[in-house]
Amino acid sequence: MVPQGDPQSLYEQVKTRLLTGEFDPGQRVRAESLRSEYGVSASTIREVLFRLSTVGLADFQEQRGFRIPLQSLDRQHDLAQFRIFLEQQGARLSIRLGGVAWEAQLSAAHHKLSHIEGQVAGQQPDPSLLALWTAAELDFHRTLIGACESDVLKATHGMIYDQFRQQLITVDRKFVYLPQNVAQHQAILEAAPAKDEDLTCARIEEHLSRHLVRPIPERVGGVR
Amino acid sequence: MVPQGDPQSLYEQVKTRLLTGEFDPGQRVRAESLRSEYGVSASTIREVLFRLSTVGLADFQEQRGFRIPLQSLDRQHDLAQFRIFLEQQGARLSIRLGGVAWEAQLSAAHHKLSHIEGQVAGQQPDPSLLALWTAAELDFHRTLIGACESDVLKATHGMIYDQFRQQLITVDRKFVYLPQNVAQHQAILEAAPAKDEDLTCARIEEHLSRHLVRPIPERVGGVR
DNA sequence: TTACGCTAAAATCACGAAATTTTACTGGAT
DNA sequence: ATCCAGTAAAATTTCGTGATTTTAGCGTAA
Repeated sequence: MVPQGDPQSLYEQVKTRLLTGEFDPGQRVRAESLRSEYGVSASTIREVLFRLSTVGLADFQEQRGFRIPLQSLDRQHDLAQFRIFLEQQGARLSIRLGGVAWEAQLSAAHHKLSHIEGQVAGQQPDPSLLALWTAAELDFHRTLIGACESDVLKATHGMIYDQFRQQLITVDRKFVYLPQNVAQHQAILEAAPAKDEDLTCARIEEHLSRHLVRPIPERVGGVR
Repeated sequence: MVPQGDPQSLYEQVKTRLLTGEFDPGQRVRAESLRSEYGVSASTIREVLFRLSTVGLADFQEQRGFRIPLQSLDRQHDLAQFRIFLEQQGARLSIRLGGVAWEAQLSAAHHKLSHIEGQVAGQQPDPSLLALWTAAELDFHRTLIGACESDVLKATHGMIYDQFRQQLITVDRKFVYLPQNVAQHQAILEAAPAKDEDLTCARIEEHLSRHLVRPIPERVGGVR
């Protein structure tokens, strides 16, 4: 069925399906179904699911197959908080290390994003347009930390971002688009090239904090 | 040969070998060799190596198998810097959230560690003692971030710690023990329960900064 | 009606082997 | 002596199958 010449593609295809909310949280992802659907062997599909489970997009249990990770507020909170940390640190380093080229890239990424956000504006999201928006949003956040010169940080951010997205999708069936995002992205775009680290970090937290269940704990004994 | 009832064990066994410096950096890890050595099938060993590659302990290339990640100062620097960031953030949160129980655990972990460090002291490290020290050191650093209440942060730290360790081992054939570590661990133990976040973070950076190739970039425009 | 146990269907898991690709080796030519 | 091509060996990757385990369905008894 699917040309087997590109196993990377099979991985990406299944990954996309796990991220699209096709399966409910906790629901079994049957290797056998996918196997016959894609016309590949058991080993192949099993391998793909295994790889996806090690990056946190599927849960694996011995002899009981694969499942979509359970939806939980704790996990959503945890992922959101960690993503805030990563993007704040990545943005700080990018501000320190990034030059004009980075500022230009960020501006360009935001331009594309805001263009799409303009189209999405009022109406209920057309699925293909929503996919475009999703990609543009990811690109903007990736560019934000893009000049940090840490491959490890970027790779970790990629993993967390995917898990975070999966959590949200399983919660409300689609990667939520909210109008206030427009202003928040704009605010970040203004703070970063101005090289105001603290303001940028504050706006990153502001942008993502609606996914937090409780506020991030304050310093003990107040700010000194 | 190996009882197949425990694939987790096979994973751990291979992982240990990748972390022990048995293979040189960049060297191929032949699935076929391991397959015949452990007497398991190709799929099984392939699965294990895939899992190890997604946690960064092996590199995978299509049709070209698995290799030990290349040793490079850039990668070492990157891992060290990210590990500093993770432990600082984890320690900050632990200081804010941890109670007496956490302080007691940290004290206990340090006690065990310093006991072993006392034995290692002068002599060239006996391999089994070095293994004990390695485990105790990991336990201390894990406890340091143990009260942060973020499973994601802890899991990420575990991954980075392993990759970091692998980098060091492949450099000089063993996980280096240095006498100055004793004083640095002591210093961290004193700062953390005193709930001095900044001092704790400074001492974490001090402890790990010898693995940095260059200093972590300062804020642009100086501290405000 | 509900709960329990038995049976049948289905799925997972590991193996062995075929097919494809890469790697190593040898021989010859410049 | 070096470089290149052609061939042989080895390793990777996929597939199909059988054994084991889980899951679902059904009938019976309380």
